[in-house]
Amino acid sequence: MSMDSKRPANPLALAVLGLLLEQPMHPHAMAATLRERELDRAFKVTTGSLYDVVRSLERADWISARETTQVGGRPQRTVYAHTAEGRRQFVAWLDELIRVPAKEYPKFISAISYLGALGRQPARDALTERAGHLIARADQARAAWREVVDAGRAPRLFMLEVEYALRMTEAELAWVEQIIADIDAGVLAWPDAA
Amino acid sequence: MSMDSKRPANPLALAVLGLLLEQPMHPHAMAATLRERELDRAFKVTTGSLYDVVRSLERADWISARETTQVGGRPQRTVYAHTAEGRRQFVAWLDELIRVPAKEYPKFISAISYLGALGRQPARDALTERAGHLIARADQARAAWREVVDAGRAPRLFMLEVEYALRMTEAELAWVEQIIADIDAGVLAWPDAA
DNA sequence: GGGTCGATACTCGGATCCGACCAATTGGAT
DNA sequence: ATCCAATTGGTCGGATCCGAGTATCGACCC
Repeated sequence: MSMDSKRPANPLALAVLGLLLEQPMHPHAMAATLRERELDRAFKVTTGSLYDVVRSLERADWISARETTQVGGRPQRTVYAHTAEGRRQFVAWLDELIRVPAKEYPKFISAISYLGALGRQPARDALTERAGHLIARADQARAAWREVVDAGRAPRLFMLEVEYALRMTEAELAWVEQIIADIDAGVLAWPDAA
Repeated sequence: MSMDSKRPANPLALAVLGLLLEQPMHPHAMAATLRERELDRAFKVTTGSLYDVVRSLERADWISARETTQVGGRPQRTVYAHTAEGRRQFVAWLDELIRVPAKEYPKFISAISYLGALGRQPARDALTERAGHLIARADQARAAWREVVDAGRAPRLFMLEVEYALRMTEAELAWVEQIIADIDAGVLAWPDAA
């Protein structure tokens, strides 16, 4: 009975399950809701993928189509709801995502791996520009935080992802600035006369 | 002449270009080399994807097939080399990857977004286990660093990606531990009687 | 009363991804 | 000699991803 079809690759499926736990919804409404709550900062919500993900969740019986209404001559909308299995899987998935850190491949890491190929000065320039972007990003996160949590518009629990992203941005910034400093101090040896 | 075909989506293509800049190579050798240098920590190197990526780079004329030898009755191997355009694009890509931080969607962020759905105690448990994994991961990174840099087997420049990953892991660990502490201190309000 | 703009709602096809499989060869143990 | 395991080198097909397109409706505007 456990219907243990494989977990969807796309985390967007997690968001879909989360939304349907609150109430039945049709795909377009999911996208709209995610964007309203600014959860599109945490999930890459693309129309095409959304419909694929919903279809695949239905195949797995984690969600099921409820009704398909039509307003005027517009495309009909199909409303989905979670199933009991879907609710179980949502919690299990969430739990595992938190428990065990996934191996990730951020693009910056791949770039760093070849930093030497860029030459000392160009590398310094590029890193400096990055630092600027990171500062801006951190400022935005702090502002968003203040507007929501400090202003009491929502409890901190619902801004944890912003908090986490902020800490990570700060850490990256610190590292980038350290590398720039080391380049300047001549502490970071570069190959040949690059 | 600039042949400005779109940049491959897969960062593995960057690694391929980087390798071919050193010397011509056939795909299997690329995979082997990347693994020897432990660059498979930075790039997700999957056989299937590798051959796709190589084909797509060839279509774009960033690399070109050199010769296709055959030893005995084994599958013939096709050796590729970079083109002038490939070299240009490699540097430009690298530069941009460093200059402008990409929007990324780590799985942990999506999980955090629904942490509230997990209940206070289960969340605490899961986070605690994660902290353990992160500590182990950080220890490994530190050990790898020592074995290579401190032992003088390679200059620091070639271990920057390990250094960066370590700093990020440490930052994540600090945050996770903070959240656990806040849960324990009752500072992090949870919805209803969860 | 035609025009454009922005929601609403979804489809489609081409590109990409990648695990699983195939097939020959070498290198030791048995 | 023989057989198994590992290495070499690569193909294939099914799943997934997602940008671009389609088509309707309501509002507002001169």
